[in-house]
Amino acid sequence: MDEQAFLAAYDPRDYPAVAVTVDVVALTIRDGVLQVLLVERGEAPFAGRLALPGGFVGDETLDDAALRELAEETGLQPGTGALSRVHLEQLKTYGDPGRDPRMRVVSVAYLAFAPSLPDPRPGGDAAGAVWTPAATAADLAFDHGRILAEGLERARAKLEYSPLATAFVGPEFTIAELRAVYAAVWGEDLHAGNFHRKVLSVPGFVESTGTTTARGGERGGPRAKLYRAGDARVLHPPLLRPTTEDTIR
Amino acid sequence: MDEQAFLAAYDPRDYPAVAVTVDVVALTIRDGVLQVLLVERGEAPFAGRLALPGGFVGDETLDDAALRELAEETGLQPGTGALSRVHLEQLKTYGDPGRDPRMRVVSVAYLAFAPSLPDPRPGGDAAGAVWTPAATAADLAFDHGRILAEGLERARAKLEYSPLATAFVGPEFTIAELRAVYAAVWGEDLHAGNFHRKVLSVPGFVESTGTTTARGGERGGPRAKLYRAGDARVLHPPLLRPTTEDTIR
DNA sequence: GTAATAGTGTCTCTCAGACACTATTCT
DNA sequence: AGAATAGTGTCTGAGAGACACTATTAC
Repeated sequence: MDEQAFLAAYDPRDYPAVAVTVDVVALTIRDGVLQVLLVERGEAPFAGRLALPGGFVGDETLDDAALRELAEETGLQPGTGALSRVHLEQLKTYGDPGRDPRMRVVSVAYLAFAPSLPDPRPGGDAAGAVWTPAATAADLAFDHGRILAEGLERARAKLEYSPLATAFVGPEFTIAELRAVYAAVWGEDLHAGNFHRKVLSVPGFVESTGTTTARGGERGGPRAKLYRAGDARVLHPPLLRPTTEDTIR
Repeated sequence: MDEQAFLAAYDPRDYPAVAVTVDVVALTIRDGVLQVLLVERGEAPFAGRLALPGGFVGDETLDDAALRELAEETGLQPGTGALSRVHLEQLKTYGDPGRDPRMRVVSVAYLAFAPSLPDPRPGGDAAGAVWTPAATAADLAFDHGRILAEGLERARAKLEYSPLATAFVGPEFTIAELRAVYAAVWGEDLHAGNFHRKVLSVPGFVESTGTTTARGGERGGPRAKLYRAGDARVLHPPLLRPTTEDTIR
């Protein structure tokens, strides 16, 4: 049987119905706090509960589907403006039978790192979407609580060996802003002086713009130099988290 | 509409047909070489070409489906004997439209680390399966070449910060055997003395059995002490690869 | 002036890597 | 005996973290 004959005889209906969705763990930092985008479900199941934004995959790549969902729920134009700087990567796929009571749903979860985005417009499609502090998000629909937890852990780990912290800030940023990203994601303050020296010592992490902020900090201090993201894809050597000895085993 | 009414009105047929499969990048070390399990496809599309073992997901978790496929293709009993020591983890999900010419297929790829397994029996179900050096595997069906490449890179990275090298060796092993794993996966020889000291200095990586091998090496040398895997889930500090400065950017 | 912050200097401790060396075992 | 390997000792350089210090700016 050649390939054409095979295709003609092939009936997709022979296979059990499975739905494929994408869910997005979209993270940003607002007011110095790590926040995640959640939507309030209007329909059963889990009507009224908070959930990760997501939906069915259409005739598109999985990456495109995730980006589309993110655009829909934030009410922003995909690929332009604030959304063009979003870092999007696949997290993990969740497909336990029974995770959705309606039918077998296999969900490809994505992790998104975004600079501070505007609040979803109350009037738009994204009416039900809200940014919520990640630490206090609880009682999510489906298995989204677990997905969020694994997304957060991935985010924390990624900051160590990748330059993705820059995805949380604007195109130009100060070292202090970058440090605030690490502090928010890791939930720990970092020593300002050592952090400063370390960031500048990693090749390709940041590059100087030659300019400084227009004014100093709100409560004093000199003007800070501005940097933009460098061309490194991995940090070498990495910025390791303060050791959490007990989480090793 | 409450949840029960919703379920009753719900028709899976309303959604476009998508098939979900698992594909497994099963790695082992045989004769000091990193090898991957491949199957020869008997049917179109890509008849006669080599592919990763895999198949449709049934009424089971994704992890169970991957383990089942691995068991089927190796001809071994799942969960017993050699297969019980296999490390299995999700790699990434591939779902580009057109990656399978028959229909939309979303494939959840898994990565498996196995100690040296017996050759698949020529007479069994796994007739078409062969262990092939990973470096020379080429011209795979579908997008399996890309999946294999990403699996290999994940495996190389995992050895740095996880104790999974022990999944490639037997329950008791010498430091030299462990070093051979690293050398095979990274494709680089490692300094015996430094490797030895480093492995023993990482808490929880290996623990001594108090015994030694029955005899020395094939070409001389003292008897080596035997170790088993420790209880660490991450290596801290990690065993870093010899720096590959050019792959950073 | 006072407080806060940006950025740099310095010291110590740890660890990776290079190299050397001894002890043990096989052929 | 000769060769190969297991395991340890030692030195050096790089880097992380603690601490101190200066310079600059807001209020």
